[in-house]
Amino acid sequence: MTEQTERPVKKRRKGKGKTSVTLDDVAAHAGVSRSTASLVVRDSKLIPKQTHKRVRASMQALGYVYNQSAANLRTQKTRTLGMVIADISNPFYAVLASGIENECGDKKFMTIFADTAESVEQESRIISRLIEHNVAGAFLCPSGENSAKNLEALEKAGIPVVLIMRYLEDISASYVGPDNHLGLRMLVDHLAGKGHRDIAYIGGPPRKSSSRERYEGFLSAMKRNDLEVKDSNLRASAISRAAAMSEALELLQREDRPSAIICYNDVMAFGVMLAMLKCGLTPGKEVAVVGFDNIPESSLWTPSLTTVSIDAQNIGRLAAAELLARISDPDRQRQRIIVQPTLIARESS
Amino acid sequence: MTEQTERPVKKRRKGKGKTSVTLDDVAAHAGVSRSTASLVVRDSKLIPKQTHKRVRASMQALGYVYNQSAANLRTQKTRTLGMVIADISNPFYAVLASGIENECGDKKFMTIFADTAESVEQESRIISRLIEHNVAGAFLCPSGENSAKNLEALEKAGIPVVLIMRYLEDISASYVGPDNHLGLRMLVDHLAGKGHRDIAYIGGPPRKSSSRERYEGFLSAMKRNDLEVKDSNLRASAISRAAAMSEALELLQREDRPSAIICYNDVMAFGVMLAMLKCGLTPGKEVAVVGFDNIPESSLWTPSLTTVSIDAQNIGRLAAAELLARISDPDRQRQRIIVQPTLIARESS
DNA sequence: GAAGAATGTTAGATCGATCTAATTGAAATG
DNA sequence: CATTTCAATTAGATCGATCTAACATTCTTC
Repeated sequence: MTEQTERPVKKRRKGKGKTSVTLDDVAAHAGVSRSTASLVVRDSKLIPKQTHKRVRASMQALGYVYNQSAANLRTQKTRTLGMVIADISNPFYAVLASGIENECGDKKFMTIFADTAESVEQESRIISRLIEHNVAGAFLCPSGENSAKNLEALEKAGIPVVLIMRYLEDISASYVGPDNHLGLRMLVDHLAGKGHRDIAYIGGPPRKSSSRERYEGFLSAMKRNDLEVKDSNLRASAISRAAAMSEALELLQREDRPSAIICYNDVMAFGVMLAMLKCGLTPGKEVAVVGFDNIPESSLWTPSLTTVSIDAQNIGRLAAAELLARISDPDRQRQRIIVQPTLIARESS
Repeated sequence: MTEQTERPVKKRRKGKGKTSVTLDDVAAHAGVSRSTASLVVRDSKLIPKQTHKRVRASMQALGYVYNQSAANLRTQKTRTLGMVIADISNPFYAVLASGIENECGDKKFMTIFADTAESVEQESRIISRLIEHNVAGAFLCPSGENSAKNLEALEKAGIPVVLIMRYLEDISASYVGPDNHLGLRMLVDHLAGKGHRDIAYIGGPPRKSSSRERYEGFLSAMKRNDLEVKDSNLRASAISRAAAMSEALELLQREDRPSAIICYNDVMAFGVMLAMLKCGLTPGKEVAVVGFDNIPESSLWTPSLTTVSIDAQNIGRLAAAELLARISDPDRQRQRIIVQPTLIARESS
């Protein structure tokens, strides 16, 4: 049998000439094996810098582009994270995302954002897709209670998850969120310090963990300050200016109207302020109003709104750090990271 | 040589039992070939529904998870888009992103977001990474002039690009953005209609395409209305409240102060309003102020701000539609899609 | 009933990087 | 000098889906 020196001429694709340069091509050009070239792209210390330089030069010369897809298949890993958010258009999440980017960006991780539009089915569809994409980890801002199932799917697929802002009971994921309890204590203490004794609370929808925590925080802070909580001063409302406004109107039109109103968040506080204007009251004068979140508008209103600030950027950074840690050490204990809020005292109180 | 009936027993990985179920497993379970199973996952019409159902059942039974990475390698394609933004924390981009999600979400495309933090080097690093990831297409909100190079890299890699908001000359990418020219005409017409004759313009940084367009729009609209443009009434400023405020102070303290001021955008208009308050003037009374963008705050200020609204959500949707079209038809002509702004007349004018 | 079309299915090669285990040659050791 | 150790390199298998080209069957059609 004659050795036909059959060189398996690298098949150039199609007519287009649009072949991608592979590690094989680089290796041939540099006079090394593909294995060596592979070690070079990954900056392995097994390769002496002599060889390293030569191979890098070949890459440059040929216009080599690393093929992530191939690497992903082989290693059964990706350097991609998933971020599942209820509503991207909410500026809070935008800032959160920037915190995450900030922490992950340089670490060669890319982030896939997906919007569930507050729907659990949508969320589950997105999560299956993230699993198919084999993301290295995921941030999750749960849509509702039953997203527990979705979360399980992720964990079962071996994908570490960090919950943000909304906590889910009985779930073994990490969590990063604000200390709602403390936030409310700050507000109550602040108002009590200003001499307010008759404080009302307009809370958010009770199904959310943050609603519950803030509500409980309010009650316990009132108790600490030896202040009475009248049942008539406790209200729940949807998270919208309009809803809060109608709640506030009822409170304000009473004979014994409260001297201060704490709201679940800033948006609702704006509703309350509008209600006051309607009643001919000046927020911060006859009745104090305070909110929660410190969204950008809160400094712009007249009067400006006293509120509690939770640093979304910071939460994003912490969540990212935690997720990256879990990724590099899968056996790492799940953390529950609580971020301290800060009181921003302004004119409305 | 005895045939050892060596069945290459499917290698179950590691001790963990954490093997992934592959199409081979599904095929074996359903009693078909891998090829058939593959056609089934992709809902090919070549497969009769009888077989389809059986294979699907096997997938269900085995807990099969589609491996995107493998498909990506084989097909040399991904169903991933890249979105490169200068600053995610800007709420405008958040809304834009939600528009994009809205349009792409159901089409099985996922979007990778990346923040360039307004840096061109960062941008170029991100773009190489997107190319390595082999994204099917990309949205790009250019950081500056020299991002032209980055854009070329994408186009050279055969990745269709849609520019958003900021246009780059001499570049063959699609573009979606507002009609800045028309927007300014609307503002000028509006003010002229109210009887203003002495109108000042505080523009943005001249390097940006939108700055130039709005500036030119202003000039041409003034001409159309037969209004004189005083040089002293033309100013440029950085995009910040403070910068615009100091520009406005100079304008307002003049003997012949203008009766109306048009600002490059809303943020700067707020600065101008603050300057007026400082001078003891009421915006909308002695002097009118108008902005551009219609950011959420503009309805909240007192007085509320007259402005021109560009629908970010809509721009996102259009950009996504255009990108998807380019992806499915690479030879499609590049579009330049200009979105009509709308005038929002409020109290400040 | 033979030729052709249509339908359903499949074997085997393939995408491009990574990993394992092995090989080489040189240096170090006894 | 024989043996071990080490650094540098590499051949070949592998990840899991997709694609090409073919193979069986069954169904038409004249």
